[in-house]
Amino acid sequence: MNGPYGLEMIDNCVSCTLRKDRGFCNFSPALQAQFDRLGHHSIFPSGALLFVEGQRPRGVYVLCSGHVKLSTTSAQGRVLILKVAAPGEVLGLSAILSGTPCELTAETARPCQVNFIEREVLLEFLRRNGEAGLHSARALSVEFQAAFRDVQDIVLARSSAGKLARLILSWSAGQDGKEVRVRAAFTHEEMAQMIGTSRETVTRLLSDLKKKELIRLEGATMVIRNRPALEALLA
Amino acid sequence: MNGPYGLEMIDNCVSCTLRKDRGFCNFSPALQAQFDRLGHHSIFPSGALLFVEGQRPRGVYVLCSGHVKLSTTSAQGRVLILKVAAPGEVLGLSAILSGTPCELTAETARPCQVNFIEREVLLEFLRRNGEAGLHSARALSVEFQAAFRDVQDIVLARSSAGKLARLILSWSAGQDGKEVRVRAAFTHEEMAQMIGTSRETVTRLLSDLKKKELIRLEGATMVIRNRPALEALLA
DNA sequence: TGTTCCTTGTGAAACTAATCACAAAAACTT
DNA sequence: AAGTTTTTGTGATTAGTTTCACAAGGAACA
Repeated sequence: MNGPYGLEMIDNCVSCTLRKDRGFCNFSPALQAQFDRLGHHSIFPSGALLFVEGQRPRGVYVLCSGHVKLSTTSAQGRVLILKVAAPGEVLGLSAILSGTPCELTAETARPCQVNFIEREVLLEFLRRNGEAGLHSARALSVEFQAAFRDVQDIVLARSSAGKLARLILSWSAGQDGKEVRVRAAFTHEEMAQMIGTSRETVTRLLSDLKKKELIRLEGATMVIRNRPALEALLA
Repeated sequence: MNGPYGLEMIDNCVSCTLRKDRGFCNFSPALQAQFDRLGHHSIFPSGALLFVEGQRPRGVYVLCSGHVKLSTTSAQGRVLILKVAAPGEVLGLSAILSGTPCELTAETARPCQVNFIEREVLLEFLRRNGEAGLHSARALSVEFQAAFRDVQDIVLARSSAGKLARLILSWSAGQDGKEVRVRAAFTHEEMAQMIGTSRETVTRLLSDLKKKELIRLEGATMVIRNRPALEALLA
């Protein structure tokens, strides 16, 4: 079954395959059926804003497919992309739980399918089902820890070269072959916003890496040709 | 009643005054009595390690009094102090909930009283009491959001001067008078680790601020003489 | 099939902050 | 009170980045 933007529609959480890992939307069978009825599935085009920094959140979005950029903007307009959420993650949960405004802006990086659950509906569900509260605390922990690791890496790397190397390596996590290929659908500007440097620096560093044959570009795909050398840059 | 290190002992969560705000250890009256029996109160001297990055956590520490530095160390030995926890905060909760190793190191920055709750005891309590699960999810959210704001500010500030200004201003949050005084019991080295620069840079920046009469030192107390000018540095 | 917009590449100048290397000052020890 | 250790202050040098400015390449659109 196909929806708009060529996206495969997932309209049933029970049969969804993303749930296998320890994500938010993976409840015990008893709860899963209930949870399934809470939200509304919908599709967003690329570039849609799910929520904006400072706004009171209307609910949470469970990302079923696609990727979402989570960013903050400083008073002076500098943007920091904290992470790119992948399918299976919940967006906006912490703001809903703590009752505070959204601390991040969520923008779809490509067409996405999401399951939107309204604030009150979710909170009622959590209040009713004790297990679910603990469950969401766990999901929050996992996601925050991952986010922290990323930020930490960024702050601790001494040079921009190190930060960029980290970023690229983080994309290839899991894969192991000699030549690893990652679909890096990010502009230099976006990478700069992920590691907190200027766009020009990213351009220069990347062409450096190409010159030294650590990476290669094949269209929109980045190929890591020399992983050990990249890892050596982390210092 | 006085314990070691001249600390006032708090040995009863029910009568504890820290609970008024929305912290972890502030449960509904019904649960509070139960919660009170879970942990063991104890006192640590300055410089004690409550837990260390990478270790499996044995339990959580509710900080009753004192301050605790939460830091990570990079592979190359650079230290980043992510936050300094204040009384009322839980330490180590996210690692316990997600079942992962501690992502941070917790070191007492001065004599502290803590309420230690063992891993299994806490998890059992949370499983038994649905309300408590949701409650801890909320506490986690609040604390993570605060931590995020801090880190975000640090990464987004373009210059070290801006980062230091932010740090100092964050200490004076809440107070408003013309001259605000903050007990800044941190060494330059520690401040450097909080904002991710070198110790020398902090020394130089601080003496700059003194020269320009934005701040003044009275022993270990820092007096903010010109808050608007400090805020102007954030750019 | 231009036209326009967005992205990438690159040079030069100005600036920031890191690093190394000591000296001075302060805080603890004994 | 003298000695030790930790913290702070400062100069000189150097590496790394930002910023501005502009050109060239690509993609999107009418």
